[in-house]
Amino acid sequence: MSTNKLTDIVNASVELFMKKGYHATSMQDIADAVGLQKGSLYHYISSKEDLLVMIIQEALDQYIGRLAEIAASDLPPREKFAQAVRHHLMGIATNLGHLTIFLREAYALTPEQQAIVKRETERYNRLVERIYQEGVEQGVFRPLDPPLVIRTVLGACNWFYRWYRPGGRMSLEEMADFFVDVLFNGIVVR
Amino acid sequence: MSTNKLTDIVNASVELFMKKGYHATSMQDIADAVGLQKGSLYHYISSKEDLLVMIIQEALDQYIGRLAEIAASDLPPREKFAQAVRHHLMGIATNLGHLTIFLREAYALTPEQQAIVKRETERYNRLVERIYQEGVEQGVFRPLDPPLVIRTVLGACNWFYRWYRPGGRMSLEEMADFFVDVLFNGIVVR
Amino acid sequence: MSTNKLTDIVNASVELFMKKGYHATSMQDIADAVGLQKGSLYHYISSKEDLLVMIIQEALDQYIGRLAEIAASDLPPREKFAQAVRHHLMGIATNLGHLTIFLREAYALTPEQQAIVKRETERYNRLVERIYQEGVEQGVFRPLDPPLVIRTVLGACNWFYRWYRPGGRMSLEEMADFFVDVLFNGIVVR
Amino acid sequence: MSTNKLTDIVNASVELFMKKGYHATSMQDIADAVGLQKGSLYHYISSKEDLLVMIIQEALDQYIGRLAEIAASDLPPREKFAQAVRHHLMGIATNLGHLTIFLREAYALTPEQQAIVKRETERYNRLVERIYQEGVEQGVFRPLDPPLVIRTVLGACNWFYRWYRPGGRMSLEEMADFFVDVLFNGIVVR
DNA sequence: TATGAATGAGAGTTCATTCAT
DNA sequence: AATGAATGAACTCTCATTCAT
Repeated sequence: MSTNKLTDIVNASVELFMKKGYHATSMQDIADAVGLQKGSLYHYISSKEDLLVMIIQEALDQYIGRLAEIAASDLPPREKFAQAVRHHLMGIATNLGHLTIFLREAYALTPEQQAIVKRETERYNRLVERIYQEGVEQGVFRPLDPPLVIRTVLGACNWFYRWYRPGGRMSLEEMADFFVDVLFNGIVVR
Repeated sequence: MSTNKLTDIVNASVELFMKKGYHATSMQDIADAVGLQKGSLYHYISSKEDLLVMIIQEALDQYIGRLAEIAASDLPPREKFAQAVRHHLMGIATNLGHLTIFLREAYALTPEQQAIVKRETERYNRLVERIYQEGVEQGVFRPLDPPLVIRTVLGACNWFYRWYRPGGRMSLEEMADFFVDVLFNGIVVR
Repeated sequence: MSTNKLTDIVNASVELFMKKGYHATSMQDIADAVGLQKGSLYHYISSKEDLLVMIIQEALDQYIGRLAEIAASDLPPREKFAQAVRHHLMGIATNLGHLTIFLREAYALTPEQQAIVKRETERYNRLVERIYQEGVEQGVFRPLDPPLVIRTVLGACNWFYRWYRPGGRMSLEEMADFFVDVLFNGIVVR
Repeated sequence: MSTNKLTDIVNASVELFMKKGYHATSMQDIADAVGLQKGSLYHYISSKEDLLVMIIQEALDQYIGRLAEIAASDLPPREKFAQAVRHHLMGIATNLGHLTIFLREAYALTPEQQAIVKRETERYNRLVERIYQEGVEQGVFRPLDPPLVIRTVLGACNWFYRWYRPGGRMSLEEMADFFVDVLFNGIVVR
């Protein structure tokens, strides 16, 4: 428990939403987890959806911010792209709660909120796409359909939240390297 | 409307669950869509969850059946794997409703039903994994960690349901070929 | 299964009402037990309550009829009363279903039907009361408040349905004799 | 209306269950009686059955407690037994609602709850039986089959709830004395 | 006689949210 | 800041009954 009640509430919600799902989690569950009456939650948040928005916003902010740094760096595109993939996977792994909720529950948002999420997500994709295109221009990446590349690559990465659990036989770094390897070189022998 | 009311109900549910989500769809919504009183639905199904189970089961049955055929064929592994990927994507695309619900809403099932789904899903993965391993044995696929390969490949494919919508600029076949290409050869120039 | 469908339906209802209770038994339960669709039941009965009425009526008819015979006989009052008690207990025991339902579920009837049942029941009580009063007149029974005597005696007897189950260590006759003995002589040593 | 809402709800339920029966009483009826929305009832109880359990438990607690005192007293057995009967009848009369519900609706409980009720009821019977047996040992009661004696006596007493209504021509004490007299001495002249 | 689809009312229950204290 | 009583709408599901076939 931190000194900040709102943080406690959000954290408890992340845990519960991840474990039980957004719809299956009641305000009572959250109140119980945080040691308040459910009515008291409304001193800190304005609605259950507000909580979902906050969690998703937090996930978005963090990843886009960090990716923007990578994109703005002067690394060669190949390294940039590799770092983007690694960063993406690490982000999922180290914030499994937020990211699970973002990737799984966003469609529970109101259309307005979904639009915001979609816009942010597209901004993210565009950043990655630009890195890819830099690589194409420099002749290091094959000249493929960029949106499709991004969807394939990020799809593979996003699925990570469905099966990654800490404490497996492989380290996170090894898995990230694996993804980069497969997405860069494919699975076919040359 | 078909002559079979149950089919109508399932179809209406697929559409509604896909559009609004399982939790956000009420039995009243389904009844309205199909022109019955909500109580009347229970002549055909035993519960709302039953509906979800049927939809997901249908998705599972179809795909595993078809994949088993591919796996049992005497095609060379490279072709088998390519077909598996194509079949997977086509399956998603041509049954977008069922597959969206399967991939997005399965965690709304009871633990018992989730266990069944998990078992079936793992059977599916195992089939694909075996194809990959055949390829490794024959020297056509790189000897990588098999479970991780499968997760990466199927992750990329599964994500398809999140963005594929019929009527885009590319044909389904082109997209399937694209996936096979990228997953086989990666995005890096050689 | 008899050749008479209505009889089958009533019998199945008796069994189900006794085992599960009137409210907890659905028309579907009855239909299942008798091998019909529930809609088909309405060719034989007009409502669920009708069924209850029939069962209770059957119980009433039988017992009142038989008791009237006893009352009209020229046995001495003491023997008449003893026979009435025996007959009452035997009646409960050999028609446990009907009697259980009568004694337990009659209050589920509509006020109109309840009134009928009440009238019949009072007729029954009056018959027993008259036997008692004959005995008082002849000096064989103590001159106590007749309605209270009847309520005490029949209360003790009615309770029989709550605990009697066939196949116990004592025979029905022994139990009937026991009741007569206790109600005639009390439990105190003289 | 008391200051305790739960008490109000229970009292209203007792009245309604007694008058209309447990199954025929809806949560809406209770809510109306107590001036709440039906959903609001669930702040105080967890289910309709919970209400029934509470009512029945209350009946059980009270009577067993009081009987245990009588049984533990150093009165002579004859007086103990008489008091037990009186106490039983008074208990029914002064808590007609609770006792009616207990005696009439207990079989609407789940099997688990029924088992508890059965256990408690048997404990009660055992207490009365022991009093009777004391009397037999001291030569004041006839040596009859004890379980049957108890069933006869308590059956007669339990039936009381079916016909006793306050304000009759006889006082409660007179009726209790009557029961004791009849059960002790029988109805036959000596 | 029998079906089985359909009704329509109502059941118990849940839940996010509000608000006086 | 916190309570907890209360709301009110919505929810899934049940069921006795009807009726065209």
